[in-house]
Amino acid sequence: MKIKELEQLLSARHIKPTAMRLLVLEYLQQQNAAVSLKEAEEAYEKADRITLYRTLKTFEEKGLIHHIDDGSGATKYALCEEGCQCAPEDLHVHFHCNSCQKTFCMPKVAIPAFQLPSRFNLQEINLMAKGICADCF
Amino acid sequence: MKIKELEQLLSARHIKPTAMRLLVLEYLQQQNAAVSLKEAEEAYEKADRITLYRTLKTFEEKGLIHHIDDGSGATKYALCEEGCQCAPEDLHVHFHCNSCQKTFCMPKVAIPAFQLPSRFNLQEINLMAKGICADCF
DNA sequence: TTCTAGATTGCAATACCGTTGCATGCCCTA
DNA sequence: TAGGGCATGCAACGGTATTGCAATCTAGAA
Repeated sequence: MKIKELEQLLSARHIKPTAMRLLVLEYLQQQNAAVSLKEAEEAYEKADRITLYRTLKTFEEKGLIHHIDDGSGATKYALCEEGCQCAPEDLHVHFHCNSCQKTFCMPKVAIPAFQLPSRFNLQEINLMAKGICADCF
Repeated sequence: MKIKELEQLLSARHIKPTAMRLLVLEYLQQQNAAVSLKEAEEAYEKADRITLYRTLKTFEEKGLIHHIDDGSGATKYALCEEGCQCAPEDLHVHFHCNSCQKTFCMPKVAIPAFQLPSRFNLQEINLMAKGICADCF
């Protein structure tokens, strides 16, 4: 993707497009699985761990990416769909492969509705499915 | 609950009933919310943190309790229902209160079915709902 | 009862992840 | 060009999970 397009993606979320951020955004777009801070760090050895951490944090605050807690111990991050506001109705299932340890967004698998007892006020939902992914099957 | 009953619960899961384990089991039964290692530690100051950790780990391996990753950073534990094998069909929703930070099992709220793409093999499911619990509402 | 093997417990130490403070550097604007 | 604000990089810290090893306990055999 051209730099201009990347810059537009950042600007659309009100994120100032710095060199670092463009690199990280490009990297995230190239992934088909969610990435941990450590993975991103290893992909760009030049980059500082903390700066990467803060870059991801900024991206998340601005709604460009969302984090996934897959139980592996390390938080992972993946790009949001265009127009996603991370509201409950935008949420999708995440799948963690117990074989290759990768974590995937399944944007087409919506989280099915369920009924909580009354007086339980729902704000967020997170559905982690685990098993063996298509590549490892 | 009488000690004999506690011992039977442990024996039924092939766990040798030691004094420590009986205490921890009794403690777990008294909770209405899932407990973290830290909370258990504070409840029994005499007990060693690592022993508690390993006790919980043993309980989990034997299917007496299950752990819940509620995103708070600390793993929490709660008793399994009687006869639970922690298979996908045994699974229930967990609710984390963003106000009091407690995490509850909702054994009556089953996780609704959803369709993964073919060749994705499902082994575990974890559905975390977050919001405001009935007590804090 | 005594002995022994194996399991359990307790202490110490470690690894890892997330997070914050502070100083420096860059960019944009007035 | 000078100044303010944001971004970056380095160092340090805190918390949780985890392992190694030695001491202790338990259960079963002799």
